[in-house]
Amino acid sequence: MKTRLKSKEVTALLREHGFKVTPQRLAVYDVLAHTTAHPNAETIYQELQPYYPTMSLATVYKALAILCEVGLAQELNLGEEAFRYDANTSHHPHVRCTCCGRVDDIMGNLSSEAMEQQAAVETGYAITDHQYYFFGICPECQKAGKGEKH
Amino acid sequence: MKTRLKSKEVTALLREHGFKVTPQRLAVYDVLAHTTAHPNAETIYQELQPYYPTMSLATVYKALAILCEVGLAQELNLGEEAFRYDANTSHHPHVRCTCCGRVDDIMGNLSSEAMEQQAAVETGYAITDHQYYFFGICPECQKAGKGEKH
DNA sequence: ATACAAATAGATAATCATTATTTGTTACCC
DNA sequence: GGGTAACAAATAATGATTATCTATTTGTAT
Repeated sequence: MKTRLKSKEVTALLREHGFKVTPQRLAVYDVLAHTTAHPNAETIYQELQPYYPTMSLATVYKALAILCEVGLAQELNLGEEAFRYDANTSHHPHVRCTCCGRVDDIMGNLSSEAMEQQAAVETGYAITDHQYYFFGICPECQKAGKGEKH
Repeated sequence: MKTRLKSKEVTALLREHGFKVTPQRLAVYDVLAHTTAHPNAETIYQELQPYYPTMSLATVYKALAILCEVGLAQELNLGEEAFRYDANTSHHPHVRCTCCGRVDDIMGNLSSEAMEQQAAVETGYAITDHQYYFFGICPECQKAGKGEKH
């Protein structure tokens, strides 16, 4: 797992890539590193508002872009209106509840290497990356007997 | 394969779902059914311009939404700025060339049932759907020795 | 064939996530 | 500590998609 790096390590990584270290960037990373809720930019912005009331949404976006560039975060696209972000940069699948919209990780091994290999053989592509997304009803929504919403 | 239904079958499906059959909707389906390029709304619009010069982009969007609703097309989200559409409504993975941006199908069996099952066990979700996307360099771009672009 | 009611197409404006721009401020190498 | 390049904040711009509004077209019953 690559989550929750110490501030020192984050600082070092940013400097390595020629970016300056700012409180805003550390704060955005901190939010990401302490949640598994895969928030989007707006949510991160809301969460930081009480502590950084002058920070603008654009700054959150720029911080996220930089965190992704230096390998401290990844951008998730689950077919929603907005991107989500994840401080766990390993290539794991995600599950999205079609009822409440929450997104969870799948950290177990789904033999993705074999799938990449088969995809390569079938298409002739040199596969460099993949995204596997699952959709379904989360345990809480099943318990609540709720139907499909999102 | 569910591609290239005859116009009669498309007509029937639309009526079954309470939609009226219009030349515009048939034309949009026709474009989708005769390509494997997974075009987006704008591309479909451009393609139809010569034949339907008065059709607006909004009409293309509405036609695509209806085609998806009646099961004649599916919406693809490959992390690009716009959605792509596919008249092959089976749940197959796609490969996107990170060099030229083209998107191809993977129709072979990647044992997705097993993966869905494992995801269900690990997360407790009732899995209802999934999207697997691969990214890589397509054969043509490999041949051309082109680097990563998109 | 004709007419009528409901749905649609086209034109255009609105929306909303994200990105660019501008300008004053801050981090950090010296 | 000072100078400079990078930055944050505010704001405008962008671009895909959706909503609105009205004239037209479709499906159907005469």
